[in-house]
Amino acid sequence: MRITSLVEFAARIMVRLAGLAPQATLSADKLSELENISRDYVDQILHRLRKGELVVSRRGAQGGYALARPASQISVGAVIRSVEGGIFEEVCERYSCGEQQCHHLTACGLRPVWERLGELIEGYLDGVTLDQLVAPEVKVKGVLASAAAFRRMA
Amino acid sequence: MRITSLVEFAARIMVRLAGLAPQATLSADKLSELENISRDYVDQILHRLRKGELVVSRRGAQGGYALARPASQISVGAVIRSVEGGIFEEVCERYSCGEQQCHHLTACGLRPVWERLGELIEGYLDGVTLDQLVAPEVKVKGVLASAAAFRRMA
DNA sequence: TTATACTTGATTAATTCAGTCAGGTATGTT
DNA sequence: AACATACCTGACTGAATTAATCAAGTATAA
Repeated sequence: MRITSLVEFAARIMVRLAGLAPQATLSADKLSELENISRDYVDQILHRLRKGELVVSRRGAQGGYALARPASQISVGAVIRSVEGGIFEEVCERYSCGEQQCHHLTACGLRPVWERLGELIEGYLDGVTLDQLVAPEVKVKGVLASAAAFRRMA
Repeated sequence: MRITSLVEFAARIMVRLAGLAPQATLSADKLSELENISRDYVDQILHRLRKGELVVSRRGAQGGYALARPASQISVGAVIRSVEGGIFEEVCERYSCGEQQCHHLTACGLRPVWERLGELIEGYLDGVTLDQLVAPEVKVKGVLASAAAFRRMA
């Protein structure tokens, strides 16, 4: 299990945008430079974020991107869904045994384990919002430790 | 994020073995048939599980496999580590920015999020043991709901 | 001795991921 | 109006990972 580059880069970009002053925007070029990601890849990621309605753009010279909503209303989970289409894939759909019924139903009790794991992952990521992340690492640890999202899981 | 076939199949095989009577074994051929996995693939998975010291084998005619320890002492997390070498990959190793220091340290607070996510996933999977899974799905849900491993996370 | 079963590493086919490329469209500025 | 800047879009490709298969072997109970 791992975080893909799409997710990692999208998250970095969103945190950058979350750190902007009100009304300010950041151009794709500038984001590319700041995060050391190729301009083309930044474009692709921004495009997905825009389709997911997480960012808005202003065109033309001096244009750029900004968050579509306050950072406190955008979760890391939402960012991942936006760029990947989902967070944790259902196991039963992928490895059905050709039988009509999910193999897990009759053979063993694995399904609840994967289901609960998915809930745990999505629940956590949906509880972490961008405003909690606009700070150096040391501070963020403190914020996360006291955040409601964290307490719900711990 | 998803469960690979290696993990899914290894877990199914381990649950089968966990359901055996004491002293009983199950041959690779039988496992292949029961779980509808090719004999060659079953062999490869069993080989990994054996190297991870999660199963023991008895050779020769009438030979077969059995758990190396009581099912209550083998977690799903251990099974995954055995076949995949790990559970959740460190993000910072993968997407370092060419700089010496992890990009997350200075630029943003993403690292604690991925770190905590990893802990959550591994903590949960290490808490679910095979003996909790030897039952039809309906019963397992009840077991998991009352299990210590589950309560720790919920 | 012989069938059965486990052991091992190499190989390959399929899928997914990561990133690039090419060309287009819109809009602010001068 | 011209132009530079910036966003929009989808197709494409090479690399990496995953999912299995293949091909020989070795050990052991009957």
